[in-house]
Amino acid sequence: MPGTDTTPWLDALEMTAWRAYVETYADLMAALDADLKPHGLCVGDYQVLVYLSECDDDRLRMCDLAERLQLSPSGLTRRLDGLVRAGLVARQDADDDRRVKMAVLTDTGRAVLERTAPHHVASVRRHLIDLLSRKQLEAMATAFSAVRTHLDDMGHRSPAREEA
Amino acid sequence: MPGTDTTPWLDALEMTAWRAYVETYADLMAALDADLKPHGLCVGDYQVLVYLSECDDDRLRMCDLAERLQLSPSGLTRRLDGLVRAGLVARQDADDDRRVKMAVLTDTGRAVLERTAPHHVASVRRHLIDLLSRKQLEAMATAFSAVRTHLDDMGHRSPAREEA
DNA sequence: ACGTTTTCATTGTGCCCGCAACATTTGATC
DNA sequence: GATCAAATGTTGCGGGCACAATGAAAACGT
Repeated sequence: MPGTDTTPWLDALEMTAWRAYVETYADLMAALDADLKPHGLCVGDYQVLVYLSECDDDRLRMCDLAERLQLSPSGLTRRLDGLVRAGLVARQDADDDRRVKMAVLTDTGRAVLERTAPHHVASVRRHLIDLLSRKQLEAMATAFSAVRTHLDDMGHRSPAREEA
Repeated sequence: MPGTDTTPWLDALEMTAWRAYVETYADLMAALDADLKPHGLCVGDYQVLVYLSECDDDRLRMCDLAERLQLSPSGLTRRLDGLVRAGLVARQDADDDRRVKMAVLTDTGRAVLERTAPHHVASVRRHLIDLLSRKQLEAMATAFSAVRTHLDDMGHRSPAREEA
């Protein structure tokens, strides 16, 4: 075994933190999903609408959107299928590059998002944010940012998108 | 809208913490999965082995195991199928209740787990634990424990298993 | 101008998971 | 003891996702 000379086991605190983190995620997402269902959306759909709405012109290239959603190209295609069927998102051909398809937020999509957002934010607050102290939020922010940076550096995922 | 009188938006810190948390999870699991693949396991498989090995007699009722894994009954059935085919887990009939099937860790399964565990722990350290300060670990532990308690109380998931 | 390589999106295939339906067994009630 | 309700595990079905292969179009080199 190369490099694994000493592999210190997780102590009590480390184990507690790790387990609580892992075992909580699925339930938390399930809770958010449940709160979102009555509005006809799931968390994945909501995220699509959010990322689109954050763009200047409410549109994004498929590949860029896929990267932000941490989704494979095929995954995004299928996910958009549903949203397009529902009329919340439309596919458009790009002006300059005919390979590219743009995902565009429709008026209906924007309306649905604006109507749904407050409830979703309330949901996130209720199930997570409002349960945490300011210190804990700071710790989470810096901690997961560090993890994100580490994973990006490893090349495990998005190769640090730069638009030079 | 009942109850949603004031829905304060997420401020900068809250938003950063929330996004970093959500956007990191998938990548982190992907990294752990990648480190586990060479050993012929995925994170889900590993967790099954861990939970079984933590029992006194290396066996667990299907329904109990499903609850700990946060998996539906059918999901557990399918997941065990793979492990049984690989010879790491065996199905047994329970002695007292003929409805119940037990998932039992085989000798091979225990051997594989003991051989794999150090690498997995090292992986978790490398991608998460060792990137965090002691303070951050404490914050994570208490934070996610609080979330877990909240979700359990909501009845959104496991109804606070008590064995009275 | 032509061909090669790269990029982008879609489709086919397979895996994993949950929900609903089902069969089996158990326990409760009369 | 017979019957009905609850619990347990499996199977059919559909949905979501990734990987590989495909087709289309652009970028690049000669």
